[in-house]
Amino acid sequence: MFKIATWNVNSLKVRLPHLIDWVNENNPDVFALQETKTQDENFPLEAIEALGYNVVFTGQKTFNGVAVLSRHALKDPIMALPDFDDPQKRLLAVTVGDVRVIDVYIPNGSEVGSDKYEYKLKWLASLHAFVKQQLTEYERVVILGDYNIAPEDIDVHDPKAWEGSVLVSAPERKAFDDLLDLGFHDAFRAFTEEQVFSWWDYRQGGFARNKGLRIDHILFSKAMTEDFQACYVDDAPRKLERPSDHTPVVAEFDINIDR
DNA sequence: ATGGTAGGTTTCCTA
Repeated sequence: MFKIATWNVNSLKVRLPHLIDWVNENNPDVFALQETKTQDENFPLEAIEALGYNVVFTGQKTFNGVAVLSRHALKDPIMALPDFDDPQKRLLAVTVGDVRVIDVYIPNGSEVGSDKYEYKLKWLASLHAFVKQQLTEYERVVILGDYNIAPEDIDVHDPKAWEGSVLVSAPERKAFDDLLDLGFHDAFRAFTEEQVFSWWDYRQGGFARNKGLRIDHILFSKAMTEDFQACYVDDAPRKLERPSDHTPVVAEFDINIDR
């Protein structure tokens, strides 16, 4: 079994105790993190290695930052989109066994029509080109992380209130669909038609009222279709004291990684 | 109804 998970931790420093507990309980083969908000020199390398994981990371001060933990060897890391000059640390691609893992922290976009929204759409276009290129080198590809896109209305607690706004707007959803059209499945939707969220606003009791969105996703390439077993959201970490606003999403595959 | 909460190192910015 090959278990791969993603979690926007919203500060690795603050969430490290939750992360350690979750890893010990769930034992993922690969764990992709976003919003580490940690400069590389401050990365808690010893704590992660003590859990029995290899890790690659690319971070910056205050914002963004991604990391991939793996029980297996990590090969051929790429720390940024190759054709997009971006000071923001939002992408990490690495190979585990014969699976190419692409950890993404897709820009939030702030507000439809804003500069940040334009940046988000350009970033997504660059991601599309990168993934297309990676598919020429790797058959098994997983793209996982915080997409900041709710793909369909079922992924939104109140679609009418959210209609047209950032995270659900048509251009963002088209960019998501364009990724699928390269030959990917949305693991959660391949597994269930349930309405389940992966993020709840800290404000106004978003989690308690289940006013959330499904914006954290695991996409797998068609070459992995026969291997796919399950996908689920684990909301247990969202119930803890001082939680991240996101909670882990997990996918399981019938794949053996040699080392 | 443009609020609210959280994290960073800030006196606001981002989400």
